[in-house]
Amino acid sequence: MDLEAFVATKEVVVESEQIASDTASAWDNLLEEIAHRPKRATERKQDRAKRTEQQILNAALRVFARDGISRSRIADIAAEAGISTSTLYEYYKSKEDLAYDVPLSHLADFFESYHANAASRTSARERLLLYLVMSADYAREHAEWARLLYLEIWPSVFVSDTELRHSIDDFTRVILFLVKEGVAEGWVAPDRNPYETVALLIGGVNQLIITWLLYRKPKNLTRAGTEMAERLIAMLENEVRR
Amino acid sequence: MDLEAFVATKEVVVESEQIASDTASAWDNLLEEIAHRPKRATERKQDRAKRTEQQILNAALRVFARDGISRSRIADIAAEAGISTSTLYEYYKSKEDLAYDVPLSHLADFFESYHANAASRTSARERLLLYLVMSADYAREHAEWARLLYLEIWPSVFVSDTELRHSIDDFTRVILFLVKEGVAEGWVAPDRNPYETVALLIGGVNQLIITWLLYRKPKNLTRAGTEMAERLIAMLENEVRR
DNA sequence: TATAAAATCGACGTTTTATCGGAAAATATT
DNA sequence: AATATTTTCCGATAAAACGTCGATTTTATA
Repeated sequence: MDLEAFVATKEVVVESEQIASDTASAWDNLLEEIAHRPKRATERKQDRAKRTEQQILNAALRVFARDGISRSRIADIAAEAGISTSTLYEYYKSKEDLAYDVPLSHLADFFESYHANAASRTSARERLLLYLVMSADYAREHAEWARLLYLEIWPSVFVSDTELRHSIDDFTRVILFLVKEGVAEGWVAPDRNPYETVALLIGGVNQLIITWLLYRKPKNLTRAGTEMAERLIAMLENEVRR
Repeated sequence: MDLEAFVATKEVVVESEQIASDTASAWDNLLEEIAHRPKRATERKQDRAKRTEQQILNAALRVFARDGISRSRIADIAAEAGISTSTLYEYYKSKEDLAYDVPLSHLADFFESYHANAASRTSARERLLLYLVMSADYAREHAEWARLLYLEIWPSVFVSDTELRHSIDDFTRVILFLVKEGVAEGWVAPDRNPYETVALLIGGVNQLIITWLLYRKPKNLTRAGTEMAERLIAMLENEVRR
């Protein structure tokens, strides 16, 4: 091997390391950004008020999950939170406003939890698998929240430009990112529209979660989520090898 | 070939014809039942009243699609229909009641239209493909209706036991039926949970429709729906050949 | 502990939902 | 055709839920 060839080889290696590093940092940046997004604009000054805010959110989650958003009354939520109706209005200007804020903290919690667990996974394939599995499992663990998000808010939230909408957009962006990396890694067909692939993945898992929320079937959502996630990814891999 | 063998062969043939015929009639029965399900319990006696009912439904569809169900007011719908608020209550006992009735007629129309188109398809594979493609295409053709159904009602309707819920259950049952037939036909993996397969199919297509309703992307929903449906079925077929 | 800011609440006005009794229109009966 | 009966429609109004405001209490801070 002459010098020129050696240098060229070395350059290629360096370049590929550079790319890998870029990708890695892009991934970290994405998760960083997403985990930090959900933050209420108005910060309460007193401890008491912070407690009140939390009580409102907890109460709202319970009442919304029990009665459904449209049937829930502000007065009930306030009573459940142990405050007066007018105090609640000090925190949220309408029921809609409140409904859009309730799922946020759990969503942030999910992202954080995923971020921690994903650290040990290096390939996009592993990361995507974990993401889908954790989505289902998180819904099982927080059924009230999931009921609210998946059955009442998810599709319709997009109509208006809320903080929650951005968070759900983030949820999609993560998958899109991993699908594109999957193409780079060679296990996702490059000639498929990545948005279509994302729709397929999210749709499949969400439909599974929705079915569970409604009928508590399949009995074991964690197992079913894993099965579905593995199946979806295997299907994508099958598309490549031909 | 001796007589006994001949008889045996003949019996087998007869038996298999019998099965095929049973399956065919099961399919027809299913579609028949489904197409005829959506019917209001209370039938109006006067023509004028039937017109009024139609005007209410049309007005409700427009207003709901424009403002969203929760923001829509009964008074607006009544005005749009050219009747008084109290007359509207003569027809529907609440806004919720109305919201659940609005999508029904289109859904029945879809089933009917599918029934007509599916007649020429003999295999479950072709029938399923048509079903998924037509779902997407029907949403494109009736965007207001689709917006109401997919973004506002579909997930949450299951909470209560309504006529609409049964219709949406029917929508699922058709797919489940075809998936099971697909196993019999040999192009769907028999070791997969058919409910999981159904979730995957519905989820993928619905997610595509939802994305289109929200962002009008992909631009051409008919084409994207066809692509998605073909891809999903190809994926199922890929699972078998290994 | 005095003070200003923040948070809470009860009273009350507004909007939306829902009911009711009778008028008007359509249909049935003679 | 005239009248009785049923069906449909609507104005008035009650009931319920939403949302506001000023007075009062609590908290943070100096």
